Amino acid sequence: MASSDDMSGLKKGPWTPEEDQKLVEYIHNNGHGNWRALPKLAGLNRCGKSCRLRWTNYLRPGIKRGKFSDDEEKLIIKLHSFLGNKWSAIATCLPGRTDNEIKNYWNTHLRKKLLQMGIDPVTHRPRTDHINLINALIGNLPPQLLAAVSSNFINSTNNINRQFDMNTLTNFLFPDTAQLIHHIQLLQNSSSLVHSLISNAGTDHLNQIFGSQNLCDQNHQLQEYYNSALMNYQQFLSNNSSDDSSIDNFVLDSSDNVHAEFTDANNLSGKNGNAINVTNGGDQLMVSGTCSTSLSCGNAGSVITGSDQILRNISVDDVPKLEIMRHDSPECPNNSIELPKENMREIYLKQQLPIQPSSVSTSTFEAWGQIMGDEEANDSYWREIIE
DNA sequence: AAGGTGCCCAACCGCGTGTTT
DNA sequence: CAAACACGCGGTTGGGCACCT
Repeated sequence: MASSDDMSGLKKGPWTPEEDQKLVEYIHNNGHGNWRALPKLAGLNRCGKSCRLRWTNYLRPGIKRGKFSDDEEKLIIKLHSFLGNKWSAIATCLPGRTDNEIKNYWNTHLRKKLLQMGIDPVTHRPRTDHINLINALIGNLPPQLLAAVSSNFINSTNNINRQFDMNTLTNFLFPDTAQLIHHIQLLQNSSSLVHSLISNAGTDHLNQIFGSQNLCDQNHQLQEYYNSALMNYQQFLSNNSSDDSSIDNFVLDSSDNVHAEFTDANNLSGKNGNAINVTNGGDQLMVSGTCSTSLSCGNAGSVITGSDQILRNISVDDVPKLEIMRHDSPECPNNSIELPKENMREIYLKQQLPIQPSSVSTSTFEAWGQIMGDEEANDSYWREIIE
């Protein structure tokens, strides 16, 4: 729909030097007075609004043009943390700068700069969208993968039957190299905040995969991709469940319990008692199960018979090897079943994660003080300036 | 060299608020 | 008090430019 200016044949778009000169001369001689009446009096074929904007944003004396200084930049950021998008209010604290110029500078430079620093440009606090997504992703990682991202685990995988080195994991999760590169590109320029979070979980690979400044924008895409990657991984697990590992299936339920169903490698599937539950009970693991004969658990030789349960003390630093012995098949020498250590660690990792966003949240100016090294960054100092 | 893409920023638009009639 | 008008603000647009392929 045509605007009233179009309808009336008034000029729009960039100003010519001649128009500028007419406007400046008129205002110098007469002041602007009534903006609506000004164009006609000044001999301009523009609407009053356009004249006012041209004058206030470009032609009026004292306009400072060119690159913003570091001090101006810091001031804008800090004022914005108080005032939000009150550009005109912010502009009153920066002599010679217009609200429009500050707004443009914010949207094209400062906003991106804050995002790269891991600061939410709206709240001026450390971004939580990264954390929430990472929590969601890590919280839903399959036990083996979650365990594998722990450097402790990787350093101690020698005795584990089923090993998951990071290259293997990456290939399973991201079988299409091009896709992997694409996602790494999406996820590059990770903020230091994300790096620090990810480093808690382990490896550089994970940094590459999950450390992103663009996670906010790419959440949906990444989640979808992650879901498909998980399906690939689960497919892999199901295709490889017939190896000599005793554990056929692990399921993490909503209450953080690990349910393990197993048969052994010697086709004892005809026997009863091949299901156990390992429950996260604080500093203990509760091992329970139903067994028509008996199971022993760990070096203490505790025995599960019928429907029974035992508790076994464990600690983060000393992840035990949980060993389940079947006693009902003396004819079979390979009746020892070892619950993989990664599943034990997973329970602890699950306890330690997710990292709570509140743990990294500080006051606005505390955060800025840390980031910008500004000792004056406190509320009263800046409120004083604004007032 | 030409077309595509993304960025920057001057200018525009719509709306809310204050002032005048 | 209500309507009309004027102004200012913040969000958005689109033309120009630089860079890339």
